[in-house]
Amino acid sequence: MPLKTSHCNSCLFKTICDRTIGKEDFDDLYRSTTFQIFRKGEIILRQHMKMSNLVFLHTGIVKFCYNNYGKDIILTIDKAPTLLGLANYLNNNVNFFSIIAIEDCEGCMIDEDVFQRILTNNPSFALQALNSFTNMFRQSMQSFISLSYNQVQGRIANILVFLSKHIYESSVFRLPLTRKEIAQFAGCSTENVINTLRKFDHDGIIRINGKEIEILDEKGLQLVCRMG
Amino acid sequence: MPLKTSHCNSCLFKTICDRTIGKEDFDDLYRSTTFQIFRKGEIILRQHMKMSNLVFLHTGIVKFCYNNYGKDIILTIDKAPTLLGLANYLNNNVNFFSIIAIEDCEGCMIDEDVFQRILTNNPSFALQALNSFTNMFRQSMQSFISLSYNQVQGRIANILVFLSKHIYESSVFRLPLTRKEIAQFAGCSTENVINTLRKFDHDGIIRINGKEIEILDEKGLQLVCRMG
DNA sequence: GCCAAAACATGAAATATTACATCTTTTTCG
DNA sequence: CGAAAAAGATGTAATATTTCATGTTTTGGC
Repeated sequence: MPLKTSHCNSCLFKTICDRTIGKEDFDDLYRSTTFQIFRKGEIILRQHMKMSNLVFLHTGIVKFCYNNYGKDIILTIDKAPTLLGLANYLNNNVNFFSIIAIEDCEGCMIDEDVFQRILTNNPSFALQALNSFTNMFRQSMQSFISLSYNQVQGRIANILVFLSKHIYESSVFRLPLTRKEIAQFAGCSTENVINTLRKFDHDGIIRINGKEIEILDEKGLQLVCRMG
Repeated sequence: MPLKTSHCNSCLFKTICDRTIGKEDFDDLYRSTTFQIFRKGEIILRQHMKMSNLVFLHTGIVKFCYNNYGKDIILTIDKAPTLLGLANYLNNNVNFFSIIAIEDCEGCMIDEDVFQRILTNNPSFALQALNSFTNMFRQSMQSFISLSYNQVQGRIANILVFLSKHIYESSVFRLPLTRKEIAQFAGCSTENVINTLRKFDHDGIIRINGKEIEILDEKGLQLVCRMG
């Protein structure tokens, strides 16, 4: 609870809201939120569960998981700051998928009723929420296309580019996923991930050392995305 | 133009609108629309083009196409009655993908500005539009998962189930797609589609004669969707 | 009705991918 | 710290998929 106070003064969510909703509405929203820490591996939203919360993620990285007849699939990765649960909210609060912390995260639980009230009273806030949803949709679309119509090499190359550009914004980063999780993301076997990553290393496109990854030849990697 | 008048009295779009927007708003919308016939193969919305129209489709079946570095991909199939262009509208009017008639279609072009005005003035209409968008998102998600994490057999089985359930609502129908188009939908080679369909026929799951398809063993087909 | 183009069909060879078996390294936890 | 579990690595055999070559059938103008 003391954390909440210290955070909220500089809270990005507040900053965003300030531009689109009034002080009164924000205070309403504010009173309904509770600060929460999620440890690595913890489930923030669980697939098929009915939720009455959205979560504004302040720090951390999460994975969107879908369990398909017992098989786990990773749909996408997202990082703070971001609003989680919008797609679920639009789906009668029944969660499409699970959202799981892949590193320690901090977030604020937002009451769904309050959120709904503000949404219907503030066209510009609604529009912004819609925009955020559209962006997620477009991102999903891109993954979708990469995953469905490329070979494994192209899919893994796409995942590396995605992590580099959208999550870490750097050509050097520490893989947040295990090889098995990359396989669940790329829709292939774990061995295939290992072999493909090693091939990229041998070809001089990336340098890999355990979980440390450096993209050496971005143009080459982009080419694999398209052709692979 | 005479067609417009005769249609509009019993227009489904009007019926939907009547429940959520007032007569004045609808008349506004009505004055801005133009009736249009699209022949088989015609492009209704073109990828990357900036559009200032939405299209309410009265009759016909369309495919959502995405051109990825010169390769054509089918994202999904939709049929009348439906509102086309919502995702594009939310994307600053830049079309995500092309929408192409796969049989003769009739539709009404809706002016984007008028649509926008009504959207911002009518929370319930906006909510309904949002809902429609969410449904499309969910549908895409399902395709996405099927395509990415199943083998070819499962993907083709999924497409057959999709056409049977959502497009024709019957276990007997005439394939609206060529084998090549099914391949573009399933993300595999044309030959693979042909062989897989024939295998399903030999296994007694479907009966196929050119473009005529009958699903004989729905449970079996569903099993292939999950396992294949 | 005829011709050309497209669609459909088929089999074989080349390639991609998975599954399995086994081993090494790293991480986790009492 | 040390044992157990998980993750990572590697090679091979089995399977799935594509590509190519070729032939047949259907479709769409003129």
